[in-house]
Amino acid sequence: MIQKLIALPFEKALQAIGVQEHVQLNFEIPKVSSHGDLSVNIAMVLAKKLGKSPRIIAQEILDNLTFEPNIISSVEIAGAGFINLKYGPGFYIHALSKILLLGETFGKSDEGTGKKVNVEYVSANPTGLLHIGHGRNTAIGDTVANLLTWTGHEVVREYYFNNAGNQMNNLALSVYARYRQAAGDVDYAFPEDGYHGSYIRQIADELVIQYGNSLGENSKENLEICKLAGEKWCFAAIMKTLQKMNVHQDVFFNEDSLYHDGKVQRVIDDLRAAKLAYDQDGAVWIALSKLDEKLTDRVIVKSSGEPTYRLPDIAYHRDKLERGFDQIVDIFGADHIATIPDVMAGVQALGLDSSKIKVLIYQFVTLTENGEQVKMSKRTGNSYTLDDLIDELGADVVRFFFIMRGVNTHLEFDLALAREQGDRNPVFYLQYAHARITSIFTNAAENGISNTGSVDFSLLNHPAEYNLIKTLLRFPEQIKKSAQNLEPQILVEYLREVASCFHVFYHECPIMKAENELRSARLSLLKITKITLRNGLSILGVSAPDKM
RNA sequence: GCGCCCGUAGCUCAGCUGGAUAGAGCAACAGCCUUCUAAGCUGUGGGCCACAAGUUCGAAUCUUGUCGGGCGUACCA
Repeated sequence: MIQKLIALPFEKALQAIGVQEHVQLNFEIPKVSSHGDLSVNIAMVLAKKLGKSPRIIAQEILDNLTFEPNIISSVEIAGAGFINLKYGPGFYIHALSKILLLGETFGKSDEGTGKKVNVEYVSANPTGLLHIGHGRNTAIGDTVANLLTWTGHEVVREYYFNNAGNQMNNLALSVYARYRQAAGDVDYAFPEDGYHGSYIRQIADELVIQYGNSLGENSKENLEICKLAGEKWCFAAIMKTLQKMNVHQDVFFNEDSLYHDGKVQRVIDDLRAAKLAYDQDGAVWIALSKLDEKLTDRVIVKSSGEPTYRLPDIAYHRDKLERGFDQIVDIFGADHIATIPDVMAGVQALGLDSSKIKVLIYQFVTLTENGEQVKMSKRTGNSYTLDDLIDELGADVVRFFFIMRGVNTHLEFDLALAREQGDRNPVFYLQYAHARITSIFTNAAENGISNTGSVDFSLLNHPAEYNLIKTLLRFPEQIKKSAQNLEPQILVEYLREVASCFHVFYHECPIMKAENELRSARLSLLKITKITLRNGLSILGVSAPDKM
């Protein structure tokens, strides 16, 4: 809209003053409303190129700039050479009418139409329950997937299921030890770095019920039984937690399939063929230093014959790329930072375009309560699980808290604050706005008032109304920004602003008591606000309650 | 040692693809319900944007260095 109505006249004016090449027009919304509704810094950008002062250039542009007065009511030069515009009533009428037509689709864009994107998140090993860190991963991943969907991408939500490798053996040994103990061998030694959580005992108890004492030896077969039982139990528990969090993924990709399908072997073969893998000390190495001098060679198959994590990771990313995605997004915790360049280089070495892979790193979560840190020890098994958190706080609060800070900053999750059902809790601020609006519509319906007829938006000229309208108009652009930066928090901050503008409007402008025409216009504005909040909250995966 | 992230109000954090007077929530204090949900609104106080140089018309934002905190740095994942 800005494009059609405002950018075009600018481009014409630039041509008129002899600027031939294309220059990027940056429209921004000034922080201070006295600087207008829209500000352009083009004169400053051109100052050096044209060898004139910004204010003179601005004046020249202005002399060649014509707008329909109904759309732009005033144009001014200010400060060092900013060109400030003010919207006219026609602009608002045009924009608001359009949003009403869009309704449930307001905010959607076609940026990503035709692009297939894979978003991989959660991807917790099936060796235990989801903890707080997984919670942040999950909330970020699901919201990013929603954002990409809203910007037109075709999104596949994927869970990489690490059911191979060392940690699974560890799980098997842990379950087996608890099984022996439960089956009567009370002093059976528990592996030193085994999984200490109480859930392991549950799995073992179920094995006792099923097999009695018959799993005697820690033979390969018996450990396999323990492993499968553990995997199955953990997967079921994880799925239950994800459901509670309203997360539903499309693809569960099993790591072990990479071995069964020969995809891991194919990576080794291809790397060898390209002279990028070699044998040394009984292990197979990948020659990363040949790909990038900043990297060092790494082992991909240990001398024991077991692959290291890098190898299946490379095979997995190759598989994703070969499935034809235009973009691949991985959501990883900060502890994975070091491995990313290796995997990227490996993918590149296989002749694939690793720039399609975007890795979103989130920093760690600290759980606090009244300023004191709550310990989350995995070893002792006394960790605060994600499940506990959802049961205590509800999915809305949990999801919101995990995305309300920038992905790249350490997140302090304040349990005491999250527990509050009152005005200190930031989730309710947004939801309350939605509930208040619904309540007004209920009230209107009870009084037989509907606003189905034609609406005269030009009646809305209270400052609180202007602020709300201007904020609402930014919704699609904010979703795009949030999606492009893979940063849910941008949308969170924006919605908070919408809610804030609404609450002020609600306070300043009576709706039901206004005269018919004005009431009708205000009800329509409320409708748009409600649509925006509801659409925005749905992207965050947070409910928009009608009553609170 | 090396790599990545962070350092902004008392606390938790926005702003960081350079722009005009650095913002919000909470906490503190003072107001607003005979009126559509007070889970709301209004006002006050609170800052060497960690520190130091550099880049330019202009720096919280970009570059370099220093200090402080976090996470990594395996034939663990």
